Amino acid sequence: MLQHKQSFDTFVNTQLNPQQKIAVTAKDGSFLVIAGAGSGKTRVITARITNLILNHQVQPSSIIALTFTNKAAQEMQHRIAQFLPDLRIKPTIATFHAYCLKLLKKNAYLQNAAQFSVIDAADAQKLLQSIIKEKGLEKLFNAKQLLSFFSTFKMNDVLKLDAPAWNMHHAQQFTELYNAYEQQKKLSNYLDFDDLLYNTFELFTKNPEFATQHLKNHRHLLVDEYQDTNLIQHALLKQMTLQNKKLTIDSVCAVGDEDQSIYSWRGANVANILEFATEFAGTKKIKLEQNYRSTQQILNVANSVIKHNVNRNHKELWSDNPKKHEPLLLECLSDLQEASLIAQLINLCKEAKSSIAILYRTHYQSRIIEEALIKASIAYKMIGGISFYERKEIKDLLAYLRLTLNPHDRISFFRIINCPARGLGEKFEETFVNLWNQNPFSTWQEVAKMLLEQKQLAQKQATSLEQFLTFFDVAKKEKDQKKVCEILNHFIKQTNYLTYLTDHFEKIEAEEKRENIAEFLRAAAYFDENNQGGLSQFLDEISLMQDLIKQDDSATERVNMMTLHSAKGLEFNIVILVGLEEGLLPSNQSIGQENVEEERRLFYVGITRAREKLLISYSKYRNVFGKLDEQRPSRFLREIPASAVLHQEAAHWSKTSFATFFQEWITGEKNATTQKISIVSTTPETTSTFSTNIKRLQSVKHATFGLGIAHQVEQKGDKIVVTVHFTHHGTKKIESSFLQVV
DNA sequence: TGAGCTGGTTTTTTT
DNA sequence: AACCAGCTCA
Ligand SMILES: Nc1ncnc2c1ncn2[C@@H]1O[C@H](COP(=O)(O)OP(=O)(O)OP(=O)(O)O)[C@@H](O)[C@H]1O
Repeated sequence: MLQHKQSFDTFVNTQLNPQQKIAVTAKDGSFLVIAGAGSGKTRVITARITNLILNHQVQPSSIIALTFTNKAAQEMQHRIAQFLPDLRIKPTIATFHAYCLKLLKKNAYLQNAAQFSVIDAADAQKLLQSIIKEKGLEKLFNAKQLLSFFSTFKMNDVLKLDAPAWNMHHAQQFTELYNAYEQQKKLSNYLDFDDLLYNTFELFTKNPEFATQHLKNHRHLLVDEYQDTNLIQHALLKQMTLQNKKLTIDSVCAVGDEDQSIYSWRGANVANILEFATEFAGTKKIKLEQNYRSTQQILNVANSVIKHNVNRNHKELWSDNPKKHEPLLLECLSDLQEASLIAQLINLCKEAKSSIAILYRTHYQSRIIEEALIKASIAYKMIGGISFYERKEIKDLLAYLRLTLNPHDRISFFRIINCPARGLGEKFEETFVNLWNQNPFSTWQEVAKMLLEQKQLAQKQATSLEQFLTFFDVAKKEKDQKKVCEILNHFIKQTNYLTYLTDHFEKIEAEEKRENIAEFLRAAAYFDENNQGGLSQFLDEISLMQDLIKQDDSATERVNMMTLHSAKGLEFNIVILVGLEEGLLPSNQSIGQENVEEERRLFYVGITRAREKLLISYSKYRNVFGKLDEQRPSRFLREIPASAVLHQEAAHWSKTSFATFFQEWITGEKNATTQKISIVSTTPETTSTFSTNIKRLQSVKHATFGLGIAHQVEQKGDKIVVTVHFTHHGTKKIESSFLQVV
């Protein structure tokens, strides 16, 4: 500890600027750090936590740091572990949601809701969709949109804000659906993501004694990325720290940057950060100006873009970083070329793979890049997208587990009653729902027995249902003593789940699913070895988890792939921003909603993730919904002065020429080992173009079909057939002699 | 009931 | 291209 203290004190004295030092070393009071990207806000938070522990003897357990995304929480834990590697009791570093989940679980008795589970977005959508359908309103409402309306509606309701104008056409049906959705969640004992925050808020409001008792242990609170808190989170923070406008804890410290506010669509409110100082009287405001992350050239690009936002306070990032490297703006012919160029660039990089990130606006863009990386044998790590616990096979098995513990869980019940198929389909479901609705507080077993007693089921169905019941008889009896992995195995065997996979999915897909299940079993076994709490603890622990924690994860160096949203708060030596095109960034929807400023902030966040090298790319053509569309470069690119980037067109390059070019860009030197590289990078695949000069991804012209891109060149007999994606005429196979290279 | 077919739709972003 | 809701047929 002492050794850590000494090195930390040196750190404070040499690695923090005077402003940061104030925010780090002051013990009590309220602090607000407003500063641009890469100016050391997160460093303030992590150093502040460490300083409280090492120099003020604060109990780590009384420190709470809240973040917005899981990734940000992980990053912060990681940074603190660097200062305090062998801290036994760790400060709480969690997302708002995780913090609330833990609080509610721990104090479930106060809510007379013992075993609630968290419903994820997909299930919530499914549930709402089924309600909409039941009421015959599918023409009027879209479940996904409606859920986000519900979210706003509930926020106004709970916080008793002025009701927004619900000038929607079908207000009555809206309310009806809302109530039905809330009721269904209640019956099944589910909370959705928003509920985690609301229920905590209401628990604090309605039970002040509990609040006081619980909050007594919180002495220091820190919030990262405050610009992205929504009203309920803001309200929660105030509950946790203020009473009669006076601080009830020792310190509160919020950091943020209005230019990085990118979550307005989920209710984030920049006003929260602007009002912080008024709400917390005596707040010490700290401004950080210098950027320590990026080269000045990268910051120039960032500054030139963000200054086009009208709604902001002027701020200019600067750095005295002596390193220099010119950002590259790359125009590609197609999304395919973009992906393969990136893969090849990465292969030329000497850098550790984990210090490279590929960032995109939407998840679906990752797919084509992923394929290119696989082809180039580059290890990668994808963050977000469909997580492990969102996979069908895992959710199915989880439903079996949940149903053992919570016999009121309708969502799980209907998920698995006919999966694997056992002849209890739609009709059966309907009968079952009706009976259940007549006896809403019965367990599914009670309803099932009632149904069997009515003797109206076909013999086959009755047998099926009886069998289904027995799966759970066995499981339930010993659920607490039994190991999770045994219960899991029990269900897999009883339901013949593996056979179901083989029968109902393509070979490769079934194999993948089986592997996931094996992985899941391993995770369960690992849990059993390290915990006593059995199934209920297991389910609680994974309720907000996204991915399995794999041991070999840090062993191999991997390129990072993630959306711009999940990249917030992170940094990488090399950042590759792809798809800078109208409709992608800014997204089509944002253009329609006139919310382009948020997209610009998103771009700004992306640019400012880079420490040394920045590559921005866009394509002229892109596959959208299965057909090739012409794309226009993003409007944001026009905001970057020509002198700030090296603008390079790659459309007509041959593979060897960009190897040379990339090598020069990476090293920052002209005519590096040009020759050697071109030999290395000439792969047989590209040279095998038979006797035509048409290559993959080359643009070609046809007399009647016009312009297009060659996607495949094959020899058929003595002819060469080229698969061309035409700009206006779809995909066609054309003999090469009818095509002209352009 | 469940498999297979058809035709319409799809893609923001996270907890 | 991939997915789903809705339909038909065994
Ligand atoms: N005073 C300092 N001296 C040198 N390096 C610093 C200093 N403060 C921060 N850094 C470094 O600068 C980089 C950016 O810091 P940090 O991640 O804390 O910034 P941030 O303000 O949280 O950025 P963002 O808002 O973009 O997430 C980090 O690599 C950090 O280690």
